[in-house]
Amino acid sequence: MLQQQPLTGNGPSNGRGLGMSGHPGMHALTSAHQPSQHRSDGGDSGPENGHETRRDIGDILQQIMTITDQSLDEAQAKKHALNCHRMKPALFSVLCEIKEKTGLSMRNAQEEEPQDPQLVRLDNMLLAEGVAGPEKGGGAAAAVSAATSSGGMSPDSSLEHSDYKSKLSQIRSIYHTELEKYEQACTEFTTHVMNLLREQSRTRPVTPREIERMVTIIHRKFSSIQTQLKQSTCEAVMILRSRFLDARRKRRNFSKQATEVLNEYFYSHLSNPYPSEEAKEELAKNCGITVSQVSNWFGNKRIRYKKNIGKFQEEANLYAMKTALVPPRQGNDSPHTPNSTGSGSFSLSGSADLFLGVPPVNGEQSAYQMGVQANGNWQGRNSPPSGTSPHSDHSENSD
DNA sequence: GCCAATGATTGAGT
DNA sequence: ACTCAATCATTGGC
Repeated sequence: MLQQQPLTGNGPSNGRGLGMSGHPGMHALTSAHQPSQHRSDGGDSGPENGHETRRDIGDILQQIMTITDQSLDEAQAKKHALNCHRMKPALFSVLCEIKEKTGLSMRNAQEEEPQDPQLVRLDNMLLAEGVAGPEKGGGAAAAVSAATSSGGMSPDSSLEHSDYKSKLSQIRSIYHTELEKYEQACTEFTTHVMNLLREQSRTRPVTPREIERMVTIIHRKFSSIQTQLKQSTCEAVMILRSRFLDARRKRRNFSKQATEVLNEYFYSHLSNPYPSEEAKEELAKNCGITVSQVSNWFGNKRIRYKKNIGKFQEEANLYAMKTALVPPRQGNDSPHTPNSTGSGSFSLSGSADLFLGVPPVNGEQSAYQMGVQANGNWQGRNSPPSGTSPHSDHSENSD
């Protein structure tokens, strides 16, 4: 017990440190040892035994309270002494008891909360975009394939692709650098807190489970920062994608072959150029474009044809000649008839819509024009596109 | 650089 | 949901 001497000498009577008497919780304990001098031998005999004990505990608490006021060396020495104090186990058990009574346990601590759905979404997106996960750049490839599918076949856009890829990898590297920083900081902080708690567990009851819980809390705090990082990364990727994939900016003309296929269909169904869903799909397949591109094309074509029939006369003739020379297609390789026949087949031969006569004279309404009525509607087109077809598919312009 | 052609988008109408 | 009509934005020929 000799080693206690320097410690007890620093008791409340030495005039420094926090005024323990000011501490409400400490008052009862500290008030027990008014005399500044106390016995250090820890004698536990006689009627003074109770007073002795209280004084010892009071000393320990006093030291704990004043430890922050001391220099590092001083504090270290004191800490060591505290740990060796004979009353420490008693104080420890008291603290355990108090803790038990005050319910400072983790009974009501909610554990295992489900993973944040937003974070899951962000993770999935980053993974899909190739920002998170393995390097290979699957996201870039996916974006590229999406770009090509929406804008038709554009094999010559490797320049833009590489540009996209480099920008994406830039985002990726920034993301990973920042993520690493956060993870490092998180690990450091967690280790620090765990060490502190382990150290403290020598003087106060700290269960491993509580340490674990503290780690969880720290991780949760850090993960909110991480979520922010992921969110802004996602935003950056979205902006990049939208710029890169903006089909309007990166329009590519369809291939000659595709245009030919579409024109063939258009002019061979001039009286009712509204391909059915099936026909659109087939055309899309044949042309290497999407169904909506087929719809766009037909929409544009109808409008532009109607607006300036004269201009398209030559083209119409050309395709009329062409299709007249080609034997009627049968079977699966030709798109189904639009909403016209309902039989599910159509012929590309001139028998259906095409007029194979002499190109009309200026100002005169030609057989080609017959498809378009004066009111601006396609002749016979009086029903919704996906419904049944007008019956007059081939009645008006063949003679 | 100009300009027509052309694919895509948008808003209204059905 | 589909089409029309107007418009935008880009392409490609000159």
